Amino acid sequence: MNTQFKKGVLELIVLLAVNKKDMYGYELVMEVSKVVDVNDGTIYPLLKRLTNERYFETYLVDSTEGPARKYYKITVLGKERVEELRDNWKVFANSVNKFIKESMKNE
Amino acid sequence: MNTQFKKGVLELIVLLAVNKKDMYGYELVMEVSKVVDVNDGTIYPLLKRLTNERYFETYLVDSTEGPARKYYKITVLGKERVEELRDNWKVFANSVNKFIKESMKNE
DNA sequence: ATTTAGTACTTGACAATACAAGGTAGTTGA
DNA sequence: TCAACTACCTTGTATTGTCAAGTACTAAAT
Repeated sequence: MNTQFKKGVLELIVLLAVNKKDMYGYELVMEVSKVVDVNDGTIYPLLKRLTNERYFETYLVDSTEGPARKYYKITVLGKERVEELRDNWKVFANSVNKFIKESMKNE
Repeated sequence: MNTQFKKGVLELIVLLAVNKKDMYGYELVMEVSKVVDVNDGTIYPLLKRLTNERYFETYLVDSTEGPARKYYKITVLGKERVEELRDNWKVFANSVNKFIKESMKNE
């Protein structure tokens, strides 16, 4: 899988997932992996950054299957960010697709 | 415009443009700018890399409007790379779009 | 003749993101 | 008790793109 395409999109995917429901880190790694190949060492720093930027709040919940789970909950600011990024993505993906179509006309 | 989305896609766009017809650097900057905001200092190093990787060959043509133009021409290897990247992009964009749709179901 | 505008390209310092590899620590079941 | 799984986190590195600055060439305006 192309590493470079992922840049920036991971943030959107993580925001979308947490926007839907509160999730803990490990769970997110599993969820996001369904969409794009991703390393857990990529997700955790990203979660930290998004929390620092006030898009997420966190709380701990004890688990019977290992260490306590740190849950991430989206904030109002986070919801705004989701909207923004989602719109950006749509515009971006559309213009790339358009360019691909154009470039295939005389092929 | 989101900087990060660009990563990796710029390569595809440049390859697509040159695949369609031979182009010189400055011309490419103008062409690519139609799709994504991009600095000329981003394009030239990219062209150099793609040439080093044997996706492009170059030749010079005198110009009446300034210094000689360095034209980029796609190679067989480059054509393969276009196909590959284009397919990768489609798969990637589709799975992201799918995830966006899924995540909006219960919103 | 000199300046200005536009074309064409290069270089180097910098920022952001992702990966690989490693570490810590709790719980369960053989 | 110890392997396997869950859960979390950090560090070093590579890649890619950004930005600022600079070089250099030509044509047209002054």
